[in-house]
Order: sequence, then structure tokens, then C-alpha cells
Amino acid sequence: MDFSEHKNIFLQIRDWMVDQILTGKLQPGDKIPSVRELAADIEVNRNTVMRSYALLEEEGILENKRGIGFFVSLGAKSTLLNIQRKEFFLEVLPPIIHQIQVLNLNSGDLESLLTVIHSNDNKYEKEQ
Amino acid sequence: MDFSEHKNIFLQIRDWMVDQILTGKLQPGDKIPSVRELAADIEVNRNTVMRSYALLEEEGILENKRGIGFFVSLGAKSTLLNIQRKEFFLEVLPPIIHQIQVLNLNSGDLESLLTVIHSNDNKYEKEQ
DNA sequence: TTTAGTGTCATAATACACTATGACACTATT
DNA sequence: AATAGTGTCATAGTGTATTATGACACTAAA
Repeated sequence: MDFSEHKNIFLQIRDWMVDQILTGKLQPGDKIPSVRELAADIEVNRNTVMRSYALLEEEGILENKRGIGFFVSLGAKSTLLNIQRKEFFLEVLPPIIHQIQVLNLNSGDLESLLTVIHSNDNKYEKEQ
Repeated sequence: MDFSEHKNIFLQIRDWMVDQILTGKLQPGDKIPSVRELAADIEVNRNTVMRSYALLEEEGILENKRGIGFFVSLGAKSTLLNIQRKEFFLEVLPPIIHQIQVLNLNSGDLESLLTVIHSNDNKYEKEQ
């Protein structure tokens, strides 16, 4: 994991974990790397990882078994879809739309974006 | 101007100034608010505004006349289009596309986005 | 019971964004 | 010449993210 200059590390760790779950690389019920292990892996302090995990636990994404470790909660996927969709529509999309207007980007410029959107139109299971 | 939690203030000021220029609210050649004036307006320290202005000057967006103030440079608009478009395609768009895939958002969900894109298809002056 | 692995808490140190403030050089105006 | 408005620089203080490290309670397995 490589960190961005301008966003807090503990939030980037949280986002990375969220992505792992939403893409299915981590399944509900799975044990996730221990605080110390992940910290060593990504060369970050234990306390920083702990802060990310605590945040995810507060959000209902992770569960904690004392002395054992953190696990992906059973409802994590649907909870995350709600949280992330809400954030996307409220926080992410509006400035993006504004940027597209201001930079005057058209269908040709955003071909890759349109392709992805239309491929989602053809998926059967909208929710799981 | 209201500031986001998780991004440096001096960068948000820079982004706001960029937006003012790209939307035409500030024109090339215009004098922009003095360091002290803007700082007072948005209730931020002089040094923070100074840092934003210095960054914009370094990027070729602003020019400085000693003892007088900062002005929007003549080439600011095309310079900004280059900078912001490059950043959009390299830094902004890829994670957005990834989010749309992961959250399985389709044309219906992103109607407002598609509307803007297609309205840009019908504009005559692609560059100015 | 011992050992190793978990999370958790506390403390101190470092880095940096931001603030607060004063001082100075330059420019335009009076 | 005096004044007010510009940017600029320096200094010190504050808040907070991050690091570094040690200690402790809990759990599982040897």
C-alpha cells in the first residue's frame, strides 16, 4: 500500500480495508491481519492501524474477539454498500460533476467511465 | 468558504482560486484579494493564504507585482486546463471508476452525471 | 502452567499544518 | 515627506497525526 500525501494514513488504511471487503477479497467472517502484523507489513505504527480498526469497528464493519483478533462482521457488505453509496452521492459525485463541467469533458474524454457505467446496466443481481 | 476536515487548508484555498478562474469569476489580468484581505475574509492566518498564493505563483497561475499585489496571469486559463485535466485523468478518474464498479452503480444511479457529460458533447467551442 | 499471539492502554517524542505577531521593503497616493 | 496598502520574512506557540515503546489482560495451544 502506498500512501497519498494529503490524506491521513489511518483513513487510507480504512479505505483500503473497505475496498478489500467490497471486492470480495475479504469475506464476512474472515479474520483480518492482526494489528501488529498489518503494521509491520505496511510499515506503519501499531497505533495507527489500531485507529483504523477502531473506526471500522465503530462503523459496524469489523468485530473484535478479545485475545483473538478482528473479523469482518457478517453484515459488513450491505452496511458498507449503504455507507459508501451515501458518501459517493453526497460527497464524491457533486465535485466530480462540477469538475467535468468546468473542464468541459465530453463523452470522448470519458469513454472509459461510460463503458463501466453501461456494463453495470447489464448485471442481473443488483443487490446481493 | 467552508473547509473540509481531511485536506490541508492551503490546498483548499488553492483549489477554490483555481475554480474561480476556470469558471470565469476571475479573469486573466484581474487583481485578486490581498493576502491580508482574503485571510480576514475566510478567517485564516495570513501565512496560510500566503502559502496558497505562493503555490499558485509557482504553478504559473498567479503573478506578483511587488508592493501592489497578486494578479491572475494571462495564460492562467489554458495553463489551468492542462494542469487540472491531467490531474483529473491521472488521479481523480481512476478511483472514481473503481468506486462505480465496486458499488455497482448504473445509468439510473448516475443520471445527473450522464446529463452533464452529454451536454458537453453539444458545445461548439471546445477550447477558448 | 508456560508460551506466543491477540487487542489495549499509557507515555513520550517527532513532524508538520496552522496560528499569532512583529518587523521590513516596496508602491501608490496624498 | 507621510501614510496606507501591498508582499515577505522570522519567530514562537498550538494542535494533531504519527511514531516508538513498554506494559497488561485475554485466548489458544503446547
